[in-house]
Amino acid sequence: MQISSRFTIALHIFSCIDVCKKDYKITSDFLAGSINTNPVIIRKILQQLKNAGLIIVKRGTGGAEIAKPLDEISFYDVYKAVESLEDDTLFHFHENPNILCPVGKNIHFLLDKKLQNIQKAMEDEMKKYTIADLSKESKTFLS
Amino acid sequence: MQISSRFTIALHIFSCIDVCKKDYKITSDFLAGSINTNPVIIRKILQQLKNAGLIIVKRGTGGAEIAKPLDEISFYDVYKAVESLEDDTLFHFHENPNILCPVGKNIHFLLDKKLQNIQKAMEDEMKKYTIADLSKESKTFLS
DNA sequence: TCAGTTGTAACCATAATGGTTACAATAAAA
DNA sequence: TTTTATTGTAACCATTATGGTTACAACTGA
Repeated sequence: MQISSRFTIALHIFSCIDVCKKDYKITSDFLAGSINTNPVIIRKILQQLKNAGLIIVKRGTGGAEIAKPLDEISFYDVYKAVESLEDDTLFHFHENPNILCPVGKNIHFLLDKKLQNIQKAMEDEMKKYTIADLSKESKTFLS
Repeated sequence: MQISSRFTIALHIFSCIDVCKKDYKITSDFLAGSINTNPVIIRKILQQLKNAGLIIVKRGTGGAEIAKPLDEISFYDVYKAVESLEDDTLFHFHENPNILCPVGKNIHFLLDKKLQNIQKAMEDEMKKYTIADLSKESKTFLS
């Protein structure tokens, strides 16, 4: 199963706010226009980013802004905010291996550390990239 | 979204065959007993592993065996066999960013390489572990 | 022929995703 | 104060994936 598009949408949102904030008020409608989806989808993701302390959303008057310095928001932070995993584990382990079988009894012992390492490798790579990188590259590309 | 339990079930299957093949005929019923699920689930996964050239399944007479030396079957091979991803991409990119928006036009350019690196970090870690590792560790644990 | 097994179709329930409509709550501007 | 724009959220919906189950034809060796 793929990681949901909420992640790339969230990164798109940050990029949009960063690039467009001088010229436009960043509403869910505005973002939905750039991302090409429904404003309610955007609002739900904005809520997740707000709950993670990454975004400030103003009710009534409207408009979203980024809550922290761009280099303090990593892809990992965004991923964690929008993609909630059962027990924080990337791998869904089959529920009840038969403990009467020597393999079933020990399969968790055999696999858990390795699965953790695999998940950690992915998350560590995610921590290498920040919204500041997107901002910088976006600017060099647009100039 | 988590990676499906087919992956840990498949690893469990390899371990089971390796440990139990001297004492038992490895049928889908036998495996289902150790994994604690339905034999049809096992047969479907065995088909995926067979299609990937990792397992030999005998029809009629029954029984599964491992098709290659254990150190030539990595976690990555198993993952690829049972977890099919759209376009082989771990991340589901939102479909149609608005190319009239400068951000929407460039978001793929900004993200694709980074997303690839993240996916690659996970897959490279998966390549570090083989069924042979499970076999070795299983034996030291059982002795 | 018989018994045991695989391969596969046809279902089912549940959950997640992405989308949509609707509307109350809010806050600023007129 | 009223109006306007916007958010927050509930309530749906269609589609898909997962994990499970029953059923049965096809196969193979005894």
